[in-house]
Amino acid sequence: MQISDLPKHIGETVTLTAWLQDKSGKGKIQFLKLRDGSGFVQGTVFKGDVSEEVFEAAKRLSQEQSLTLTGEVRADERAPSGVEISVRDLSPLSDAVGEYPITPKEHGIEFLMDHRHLWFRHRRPWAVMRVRDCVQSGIVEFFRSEGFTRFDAPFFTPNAAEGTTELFEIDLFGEDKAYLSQTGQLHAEAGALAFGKVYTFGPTFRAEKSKTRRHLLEFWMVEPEVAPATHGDNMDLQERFVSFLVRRVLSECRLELEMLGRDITKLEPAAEGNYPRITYTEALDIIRQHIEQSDLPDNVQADVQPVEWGDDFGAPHETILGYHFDRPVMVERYPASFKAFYMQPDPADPRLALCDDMIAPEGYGEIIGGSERIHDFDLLKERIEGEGLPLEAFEWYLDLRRYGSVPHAGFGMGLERFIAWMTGIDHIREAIPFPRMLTRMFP
RNA sequence: UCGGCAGUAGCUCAGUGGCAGAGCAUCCGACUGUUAAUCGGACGGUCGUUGGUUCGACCCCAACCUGCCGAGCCA
Repeated sequence: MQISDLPKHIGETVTLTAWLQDKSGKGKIQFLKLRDGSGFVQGTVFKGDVSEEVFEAAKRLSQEQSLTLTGEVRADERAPSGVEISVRDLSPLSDAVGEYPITPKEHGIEFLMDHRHLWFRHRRPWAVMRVRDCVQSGIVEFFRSEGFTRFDAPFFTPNAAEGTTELFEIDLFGEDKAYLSQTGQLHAEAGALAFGKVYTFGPTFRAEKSKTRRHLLEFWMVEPEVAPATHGDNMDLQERFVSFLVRRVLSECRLELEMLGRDITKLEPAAEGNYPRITYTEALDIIRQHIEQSDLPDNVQADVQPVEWGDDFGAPHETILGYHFDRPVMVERYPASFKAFYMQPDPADPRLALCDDMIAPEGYGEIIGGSERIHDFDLLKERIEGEGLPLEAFEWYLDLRRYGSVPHAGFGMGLERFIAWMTGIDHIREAIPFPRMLTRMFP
């Protein structure tokens, strides 16, 4: 029997294996806060209901000690899950624990992350990881239902895909160098031209010395790629994808969101779709308006820099855009000058790229970056050379344009950023089981 | 790399140029409805490191180390 099944067995006598999360004793009654991985429930041990030995055993239980117990499932309004167990019998499975590090009081983030391997047992990380699982399985389900083939990209790559970002270097037996992949996109393009619709889903690595709530050295990214597809098709797909995942989290993770204290009304608009689509130039106007009116939260106001047409947006600018809308906003057609070399130019204005970023509301920032890819052989070759990238390394990529090229497009979504937004946590290090950061490689 | 803040008991923190503190955790005791229970007792310290000022430094000064928050970069 699992704790999550108890509400279906009211009035029955059941046996559980569980851990003691916390206990409060009141002389002749012991309240046992129990957890078994599937959920949480309180067991009550009344002195008059059990033998002397069982009551003494209950009194001696310590936090995180494992035990089996038998008792009657009882509906109780005072219980958060609606049920309690009146314990009739119990016996410890492990020795008494003594001092367990994570006490029911408050702790600092550094301490909790040092004890990450134990922290999962507690409500907040437990709930976040359940949402992560829901999102991950939702990703697979969504793409399956849309006829995509999962097509995983290698982690070791020979070159910098985008040239700009720093890569982790791997020593290949002292002979050659390889790098940890920062994107699966180029390989996904090969898949798209063979299978039509593909996606990669796995960890990716960025050697940026970023120390913010939005960055990890190792994070998970899902990257769909579709051929043929236009920039507009790409944005349609993004909206269907994100709104699907939000709906899934809202319907399957109600309990988890409640445990996290997430304000669900803030997520409901994103479940509906109808995401606004604005151009870079329009976004610039919105940002400047807010800066001028000084109607921003203090922390944003303090960090924000003025922007000119042609500048990339910084994190505070994206935060401003996020707060401006009640659901994700897609900002499209950025100046090509600060975007990746493979992005298709806008035929209406070649200074712009046919790309978009999706910015989540409530300050969660950019969760998606996508674009239509250059399908013309000569233009792509010119761009690769223009970036100063080694042409030989990209011959295979150029082959995709050499043999039956079509317009195609795709995007990448950062899994942990999406989860952070869903769960309302303020740092993505809590959205992955064991975060890898500049200052965190342990446990 | 730059800017801001911090480091004192296992944890969260207070503190003053002159004996090192509280709450929680742990252990012992009391208590029949707790939700971070309450009450009484016990246990618990290299005050980040090194150097300097001083009769005397946890406190003042300098350097360094570590972490947190943010910027840049990005998902």
